[in-house]
Amino acid sequence: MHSPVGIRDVAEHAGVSPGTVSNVLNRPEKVSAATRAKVEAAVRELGFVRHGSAATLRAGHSKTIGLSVIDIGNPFFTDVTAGVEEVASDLGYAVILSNSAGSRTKEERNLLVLAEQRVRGVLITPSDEDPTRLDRLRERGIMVVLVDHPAHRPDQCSVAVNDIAGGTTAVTHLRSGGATSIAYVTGPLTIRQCIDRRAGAERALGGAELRVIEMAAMTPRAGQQAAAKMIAEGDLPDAIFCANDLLALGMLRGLTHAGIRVPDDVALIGYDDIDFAAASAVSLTSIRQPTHQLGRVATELLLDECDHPDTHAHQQIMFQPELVIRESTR
Amino acid sequence: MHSPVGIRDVAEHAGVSPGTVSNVLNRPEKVSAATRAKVEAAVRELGFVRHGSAATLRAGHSKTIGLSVIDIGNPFFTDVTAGVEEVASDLGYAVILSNSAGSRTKEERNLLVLAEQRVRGVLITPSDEDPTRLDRLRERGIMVVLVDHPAHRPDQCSVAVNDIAGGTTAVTHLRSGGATSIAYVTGPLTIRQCIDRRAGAERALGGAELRVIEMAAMTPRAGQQAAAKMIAEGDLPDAIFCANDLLALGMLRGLTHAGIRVPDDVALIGYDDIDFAAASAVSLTSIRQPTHQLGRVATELLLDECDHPDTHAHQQIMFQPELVIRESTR
DNA sequence: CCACAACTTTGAAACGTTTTTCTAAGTCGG
DNA sequence: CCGACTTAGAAAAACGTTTCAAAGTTGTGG
Repeated sequence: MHSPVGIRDVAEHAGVSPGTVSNVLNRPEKVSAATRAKVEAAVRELGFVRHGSAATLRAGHSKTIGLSVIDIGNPFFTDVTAGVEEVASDLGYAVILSNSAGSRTKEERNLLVLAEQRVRGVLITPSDEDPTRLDRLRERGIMVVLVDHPAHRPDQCSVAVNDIAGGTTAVTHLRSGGATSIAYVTGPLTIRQCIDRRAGAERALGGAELRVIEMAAMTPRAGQQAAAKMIAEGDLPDAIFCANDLLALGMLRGLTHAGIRVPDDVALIGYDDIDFAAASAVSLTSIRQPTHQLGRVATELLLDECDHPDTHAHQQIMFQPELVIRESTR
Repeated sequence: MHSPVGIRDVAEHAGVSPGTVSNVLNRPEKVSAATRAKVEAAVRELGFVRHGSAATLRAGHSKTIGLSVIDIGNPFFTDVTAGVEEVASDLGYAVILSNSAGSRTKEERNLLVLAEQRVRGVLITPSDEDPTRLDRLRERGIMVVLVDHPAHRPDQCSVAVNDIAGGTTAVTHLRSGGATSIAYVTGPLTIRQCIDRRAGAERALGGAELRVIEMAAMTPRAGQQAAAKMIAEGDLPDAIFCANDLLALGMLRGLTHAGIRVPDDVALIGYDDIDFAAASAVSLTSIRQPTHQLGRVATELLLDECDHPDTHAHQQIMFQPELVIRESTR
């Protein structure tokens, strides 16, 4: 049936002790070239595969990390995930993926599963500001790196993009195009990104009022609903700033469908610059973030913290977003 | 530092034996209501979290499954992944994600990691036809369900979509629009999906020649390159069938950029009907697949096989794709 | 030729659960 | 009130690794 070939079978087959096999597996430099070769041959012949759980149990730490994102369907997070997977897999770590889908309950449940699996560390885009869940993880010896969320404290790593600057850039761009009344279509204002982008937008407005339309989700569907709502209410702004490209794409479809022209009647700007922003009906002006990089750097920080806990220096990295101008604001 | 609170601490605190605590955790019905309450209280007070590796080691099987996809950046796989994560997380399973990125070497390495983690089962979209890797897994007692790939054998589960029918539908649609010369832009012809869609296309053509342009990747970038190549070579077909929407989107951009109008000069059809197909510059006709469903059903089959190995009946499920007509073929 | 250092290898004790066997304590019909 | 039956809980033996002290093996200089 299944293969009960353990480290002791290998040891026997190679004529050494189990301890030596373990050394070959984990500290090859500690063992002489001759025995190493013998053991490696035995491993190959017997098709031995180390039992990770046993190793984890004994060693006290595993070769897995957790990744908790808010919406796996959003290309932004997909790109981050791809970056994470790349470097984790390069360093021999497995990635356990969990999707909080914006629900705090689900996030909590997922973190429990991760804790049970004794992941070495967790990369998380927290769904709210409350740090107690993460502190609890840290108490358990699980490293935590915040992704797309700046750390407020110096004793933890984080990788983020300056969303306030991004919001300011977006609205400044809209104003420079002549817009005077500007609406901000956003996801839940419990999400830091949405809050910061609004703050940045308000800063760029310098006192003038920002009309805020808050949706429950940040999907194309929600964007389309927002469009319907604004049209129904009758007074359209000169320009719309959407908190992400998914909302913007939905908004674009909703507006176009109602015969409202972008950018002639309303200018539109999104956020994230996902691949598809450039390919949309009216190509979308957006705020680009170094997504892939975000995932890579976060993982590098986490694994550095895991593998070299003594030399590791916590870092709070903040990338700057970049304006990409396309048709939707011309 | 970290929390060494184990099952025996809980037992002591609750005044019972470790075995009883284990029973409360795993077979609550086997223990009297009173002791159960005591134990549960102790668990809560001590903040006990079960050590998954120890459980796995002793029990011989884990609460994790592996998911191996070909391109995590492709919305098709993202949707599948979301479906997988949903049902796995519902049933208390953790999902280990790995991305083969089309590389057989990487896929193999990832499967090894999954085997080491002693995942209960693996959901995989294989990057080629060779079944030996998967047989090796099965020998180890790891269940395998093929995703987006029909099983050739009755002793394994699979969930797929009829790609031959999809290819036929696509090309039939193009011909009914008046196209006579048709090109097929595809990813590597080692990938089953690409092969089958071509076969379907050829069937619809009934002997007429299908011009095949094979690219190394199935990304927007590759699509754009394909466009450049076709334009450089000078003779454009009446219609282009792309093996996925990513290619089609890139193709669309490449054509538009060169001043070629879609659908007036060339009709264009994609495959997958990702969310963004509807939002593109010229909205994209595509072949829709029940992606989310694919992930859900595959996971349900896998977990059924894991949790009820005796009553489980292997199934090879084949969904039918659906034509979605938009501007790019009008 | 010996003492000592440097390097290898061994053997046994963990790691924290689950599982199986067994004992003690109830329960019930005759 | 006694034996047969049921049930709750306890005790101890795994599971397959890693780790660490100790033993063994070489090699070197005096």
